[in-house]
Amino acid sequence: MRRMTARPANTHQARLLRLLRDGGPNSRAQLGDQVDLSRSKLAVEVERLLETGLVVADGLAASRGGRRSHNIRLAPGLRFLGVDIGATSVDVAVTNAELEVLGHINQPLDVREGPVAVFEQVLAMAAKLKASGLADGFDGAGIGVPGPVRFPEGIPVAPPIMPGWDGFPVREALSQELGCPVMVDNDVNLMATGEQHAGVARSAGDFLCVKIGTGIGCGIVVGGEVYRGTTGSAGDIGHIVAVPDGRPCACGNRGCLEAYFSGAALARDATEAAQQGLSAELANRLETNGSLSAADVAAAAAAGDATALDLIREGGNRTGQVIAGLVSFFNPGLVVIGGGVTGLGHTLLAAIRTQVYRQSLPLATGNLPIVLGELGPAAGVIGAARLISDHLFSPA
Amino acid sequence: MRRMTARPANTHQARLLRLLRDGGPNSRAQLGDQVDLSRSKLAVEVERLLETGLVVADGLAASRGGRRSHNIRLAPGLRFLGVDIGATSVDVAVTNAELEVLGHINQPLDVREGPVAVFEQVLAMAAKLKASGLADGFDGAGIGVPGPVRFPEGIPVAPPIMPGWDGFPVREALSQELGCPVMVDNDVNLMATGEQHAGVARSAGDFLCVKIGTGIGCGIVVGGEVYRGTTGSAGDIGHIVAVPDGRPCACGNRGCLEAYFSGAALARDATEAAQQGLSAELANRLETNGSLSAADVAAAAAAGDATALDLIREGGNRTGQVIAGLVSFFNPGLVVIGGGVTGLGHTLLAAIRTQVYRQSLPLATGNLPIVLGELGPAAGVIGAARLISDHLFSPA
DNA sequence: ACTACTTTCTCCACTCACAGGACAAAGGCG
DNA sequence: CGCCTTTGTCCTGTGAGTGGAGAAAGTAGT
Repeated sequence: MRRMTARPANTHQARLLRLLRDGGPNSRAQLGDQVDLSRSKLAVEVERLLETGLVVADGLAASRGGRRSHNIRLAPGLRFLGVDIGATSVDVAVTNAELEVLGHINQPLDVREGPVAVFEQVLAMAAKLKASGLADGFDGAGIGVPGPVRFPEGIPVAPPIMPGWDGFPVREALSQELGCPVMVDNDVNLMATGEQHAGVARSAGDFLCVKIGTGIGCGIVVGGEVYRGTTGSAGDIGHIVAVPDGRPCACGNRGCLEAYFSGAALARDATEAAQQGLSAELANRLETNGSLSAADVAAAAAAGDATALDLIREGGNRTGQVIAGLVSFFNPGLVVIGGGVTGLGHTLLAAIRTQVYRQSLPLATGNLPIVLGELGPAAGVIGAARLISDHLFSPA
Repeated sequence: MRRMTARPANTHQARLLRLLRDGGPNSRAQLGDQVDLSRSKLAVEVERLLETGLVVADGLAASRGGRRSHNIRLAPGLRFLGVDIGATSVDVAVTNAELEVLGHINQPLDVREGPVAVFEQVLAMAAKLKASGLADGFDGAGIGVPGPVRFPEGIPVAPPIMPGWDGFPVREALSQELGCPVMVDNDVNLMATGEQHAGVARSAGDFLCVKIGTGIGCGIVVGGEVYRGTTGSAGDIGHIVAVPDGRPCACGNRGCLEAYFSGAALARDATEAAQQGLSAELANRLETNGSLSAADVAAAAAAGDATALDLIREGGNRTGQVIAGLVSFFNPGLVVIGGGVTGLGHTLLAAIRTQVYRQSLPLATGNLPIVLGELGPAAGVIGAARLISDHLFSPA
């Protein structure tokens, strides 16, 4: 199949492509209702899009009381690659032009092995998806990395948990390897983008998306656009001080949020509790697996283990305190909680909600939903596909 | 003089008006260099603006080696009213179309007396400025109030320190009284706008403006635009928890930043210290004035009083800790400190800087200036004038 | 004073985006 | 079978905008 070569020639075409992406197939008339263009102008732009091959007309829709309309849809062969690189695992997925996930692979990974090794693995996973017949090539790829990114160039800058990536030209290198356009962003921003596109944040303009995985980060969306900050490190809330002069943190300061709660901190605290004999449930699991993870704590909590529940509650309280501050500051319309620890579920959510509703201003919390993300591990890859499609569906 | 009646008919005209406002008189050729329009089109739009009376051509500029150019400038009779209502005082100023302050009055005031009493005073001050010959009427007015505002309607919502204002239609009422268009915003946002227009933040895209007066607030600017949040309460950082389970605060929670530092907290702590005999300097001033204010603490600190300096340092440390968190979260390109306590000067600034540079991530602080505002009490009124001029200089 | 060159501004013809109406195509319904 | 509705196409008029020619008004050199 021929790959996507053309780009929309103007903002009208870009607008139409995004409508077709987000709303699925549409007739010219339906498109006309959404774009404030005359039917004649619209027909011209659709015609040009048909000529480029970016969209196709396939078949007639059912009549709605008059002449049947032609279905216009994005080229069915378009394929986007979504890659979400985490600290300890990687997700790779293929989507169609409507950003529906056609195939999704997750594999363990150590991001510290550096970009070369990681990309080898990612390319192998992409090849596997291709081999399974889901795609015969990619029209674009979005990449999420667990650290700050200089966005326009797609280059990680001073990423704490992946020092070997500092300055590595991810965008350029992967574009070469894959032979298609590539965009790179922080993994937390992509999760926010994913939940905005297809998850709980669909109708939200200003919202926060807190991702609690190995570390803690926060995606910030202002007026529907991801806010990345001056140097690309916005949302890096893991090292906000939760307890002045509190526990020492790996970063050198004391009392950072991540020293109290994150996937890593939770595993550590659970191990400690198990070794001190505070929880038979956790001790059992430690014995069996050799180590504990956030998932073990979630399982123990589900089984009613008091220690596990306490750990989750305490972590949720700390996190909630920090989020409460952010809510006062940012006054979002929605807060989404996601990431690896979503498995901790409503115990965690309840603790966070309690703190936020108690500490933030009534005006800011009055109508503020605090909810779990609904896409799980798909959020990142959908966000990645959305990122590259936004890029490709804008005027060249 | 005839008041401004027309509004720009399109974005080009709006753009030209703003260029003339921010850059002063310009020739058609100079304007052409800035707007990416052909000279012919530009001449047409300028001609239309001349017809409306929004701009005038007055005289010829010196030759730069060729034909002398005609100076185009905003109508010299345009006058904006800037009003900055604080908790305990009010600033009213008149500006010309270039937002230069022509006259400025400050008077004490108790905002809790409610909108009717306050507006009576404000209107009297405006009349005084008119009587002094600086204006014979106003083409627009910007109003700053110390609380959250539903921005489009210009109505305060649930303002903690001015409960009598809740739901009062400030914009509509003042528009009636003044007979000109009015825009209303939070005082902190207007300070940020003022420093952005004519102060230290002139070239900043994303920045924070922390105003420490009777309370503490923070103006948030994203991409050159003030961010107000979902319900207009963004930047309300006074009740972020600085010390978990710390001092009780008037809001009912414990450990709020404002319980530790603000004009009011500083005055209270200084009074306490004076009564406990910790500082002869402060005790003296308490004796003389009957009460202490932030200005007294500033004076004592300037005189070398150790207790006063300690109070400032401790407050700066608390504030700095909170700002450090905001810097990690928001990753601004600049932090401006302003408000009534700017008189505490570099002792305060040094404490804040120390905390932020120590606690925030290197990537976020690496090139982050933290500076005092340079406009002082003029920031608010200039911001107010800028607010209404932005409104009037946009297509109707 | 005269010429050559520069800058500023105006005028005019041409292009292009776009709207809006007329009209054709294709269906449903009584 | 006529009438109405919906969809899509064609065509013409309008107004925005460009770009070039040239007029206006100056400086600098000879």
